[in-house]
Amino acid sequence: MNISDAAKKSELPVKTIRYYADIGLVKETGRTANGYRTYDETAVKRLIFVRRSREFGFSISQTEELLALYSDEKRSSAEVKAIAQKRLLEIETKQKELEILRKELSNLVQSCHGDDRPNCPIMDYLG
Amino acid sequence: MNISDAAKKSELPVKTIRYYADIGLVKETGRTANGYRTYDETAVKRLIFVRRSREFGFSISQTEELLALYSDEKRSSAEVKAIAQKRLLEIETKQKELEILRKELSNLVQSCHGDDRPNCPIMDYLG
DNA sequence: TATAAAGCTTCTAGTAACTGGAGGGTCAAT
DNA sequence: ATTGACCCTCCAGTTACTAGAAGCTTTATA
Repeated sequence: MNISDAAKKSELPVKTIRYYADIGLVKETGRTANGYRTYDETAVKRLIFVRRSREFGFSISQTEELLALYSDEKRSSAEVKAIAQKRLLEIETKQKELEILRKELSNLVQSCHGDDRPNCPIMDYLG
Repeated sequence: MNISDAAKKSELPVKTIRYYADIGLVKETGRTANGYRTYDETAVKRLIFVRRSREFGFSISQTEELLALYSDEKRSSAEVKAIAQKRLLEIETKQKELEILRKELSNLVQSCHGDDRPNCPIMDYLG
């Protein structure tokens, strides 16, 4: 199938699929005589895998590792788990950061009158 | 004072201060005869303001707006509050996204044995 | 006074992961 | 024959810096 069919099946933009081919993440299966990329079902599966991995926020580099394990029959689930745990930690770290910010900003927003006068605790805090 | 003194006082890297000058966010107060940037206390205050704003995750563009209001005596606190509320919403939206991801990934990680065998629910989910 | 270290300048390029657009070839249908 | 929908490559832009090169000036030391 050509790239737009692969795009439909994988639910990825054509541009993104070309980009993944460029960086070597998921290469096209082949090319037609006129230079059009072709993809088979296996390649589409890899594209779907990449989309899901990216949706979880795994970086391209992490996705590359996962993809390698995906097609490695001799993989250990421990390797997969380690990568996932790393990502989980990233998420939790980010959540903590955001929660600190949210609390502080929420307090400031609540204490700001939000009227026509210039006086404002948000500005006091920043300045 | 020169740029490295401004950097110390504002707790920003020299490179970042130059960058802010380049994009017109916080311009240097002047230049010495040999072309060195100079900063006065007012400029340093603006740099500190920018640092705090960025620490809250306000974008450069939002920071620009806040900075304009900072030196606007006729500002209304409503304008400031609106920008802060927008940022607060961004934070909350991100938090919700992360929480969904965290739950899902956490479940997968917990259900993965993490041993020498290849079988792995994380891979099952992605593939 | 010579010199070396530190500090300043500008300019370019790289980071992450795409996305948009230009310019141009190809293919299917009317 | 032509229109519209594909496909291709290459370049630039996005965010907010950061690193490094090449080359001044200033300051401190021997």
